[in-house]
Amino acid sequence: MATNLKDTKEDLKRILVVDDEPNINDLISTSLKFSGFDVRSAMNGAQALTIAEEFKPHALVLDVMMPGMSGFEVCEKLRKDGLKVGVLFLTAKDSTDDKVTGLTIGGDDYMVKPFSLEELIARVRAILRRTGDIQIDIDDELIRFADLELNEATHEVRRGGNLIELSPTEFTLLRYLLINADRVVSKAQILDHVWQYDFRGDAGIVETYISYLRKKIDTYEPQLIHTVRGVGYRLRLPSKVA
Amino acid sequence: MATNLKDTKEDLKRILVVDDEPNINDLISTSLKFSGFDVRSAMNGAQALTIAEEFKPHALVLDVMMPGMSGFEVCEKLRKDGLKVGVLFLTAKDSTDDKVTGLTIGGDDYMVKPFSLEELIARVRAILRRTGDIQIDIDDELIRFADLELNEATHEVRRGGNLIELSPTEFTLLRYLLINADRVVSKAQILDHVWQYDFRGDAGIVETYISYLRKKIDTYEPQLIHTVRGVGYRLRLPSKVA
DNA sequence: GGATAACCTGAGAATTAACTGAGAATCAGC
DNA sequence: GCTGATTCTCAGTTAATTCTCAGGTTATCC
Repeated sequence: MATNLKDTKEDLKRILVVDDEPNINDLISTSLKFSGFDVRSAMNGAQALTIAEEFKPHALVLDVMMPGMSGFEVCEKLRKDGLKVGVLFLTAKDSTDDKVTGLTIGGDDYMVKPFSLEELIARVRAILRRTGDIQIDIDDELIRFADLELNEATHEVRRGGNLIELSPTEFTLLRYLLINADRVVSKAQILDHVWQYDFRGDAGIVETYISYLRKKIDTYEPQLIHTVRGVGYRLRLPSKVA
Repeated sequence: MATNLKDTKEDLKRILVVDDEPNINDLISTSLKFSGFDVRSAMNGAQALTIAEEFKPHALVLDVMMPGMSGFEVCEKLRKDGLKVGVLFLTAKDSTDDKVTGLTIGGDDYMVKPFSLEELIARVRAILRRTGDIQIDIDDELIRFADLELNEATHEVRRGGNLIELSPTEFTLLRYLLINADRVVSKAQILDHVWQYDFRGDAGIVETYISYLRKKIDTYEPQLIHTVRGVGYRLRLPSKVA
């Protein structure tokens, strides 16, 4: 995929991923690496503490439910050691009532498993924004392409100033296309990034959602969502000469 | 979250948090830091005295019930040393201690544990306003959005001039929405900030209170409280174009 | 130009999220 | 302690969203 390596500020951001499920850990780590972060991963709390000491991450992705040390304990210990770091907690949906309050205090956030990778990356970015020294304005959370803009803070999408209502999946899909603007993304890539990682359905659903999006954002001129037959989709402006 | 770091005047205000319960101390410190204060924390009275000497806080958040030196003693000693500082005392609910009276005499205030973080921050701000040199106008304690205004000093809420009666929880919820005006806040964020930190209930209660608020403030046009399905709620004016 | 594969889209079923009213439990003021 | 206000739970209802599928359309290759 090789996304926005252009954002050089983020190239330097270090993320520590802590999850005991190898598959999930891998999925997250790989995804974040590809989005331009410097990533290390740990399989348990003890390992996380060791790595954090020398790695000095800017943010943590932390599974709450782990054998041995829980995510909460890991977080607590690291902060006691003076590590100023934002945390994205991962919790299981069916969590047997292990109480999940207070997770959004102080720039932290949490997500319920299973999640979509785009959503994860977006939230990691949000945490880095919030815990950074820079002031955050609503306009700082804007992704733009041509006359199309998507705002993370307000969750608004506009085309030429006109507000467009999108469902959650439509929003995530459009964000993915925007982040990869001008680049072709395959249906498989879209499925892997936009849908929850445990989605076992057909890639045909991507076509349906592209159709939904077109009806909402490409009723305006010029058309932005283009099909690259046999390959995938691409957000682009019309080429000068036809 | 991602709150009002824009208020640069407050960035400089130093708060010393003194509480022997690590979790509570952490919660308070983190919350205040995130609201743009310069925070130090102490785990007991002796430590508080040492830190205060060089930190010179503008305000104290002080647990009354602590092993060793009580919050009262800490306060007394600091003031004897000439530290002119407003104090927010924290008292346990079951404290059959009637020493609690008279706490609010000199610009100080107190809260009963467990409290809501929004309430804590609001009270710290109020203390700073009162103890600061700046003249306080009633308008300084006004948060406005469209024709909706919430007054901290009078605890009044008006929409287009009409007085609206709100219960305490409704008031705190509305204040949280107002502070984050235009930004989407999730139900989890609302629960973490508006409800008492030990609330172990379902996020469904947020829906109920949003419903209450709507019946009181959104019976007027235009509608201000908007649902962002799958994400949360947002205070906004109608968009220019649909 | 016809065959084939890829893609588009509308319709409907299944699922999920949010809204709201009613009532129980709790709290605060008298 | 009594009373009314407030908080909280719950469940029925409504509405939006997700997903599947099938028939129609378009591009491409020979």
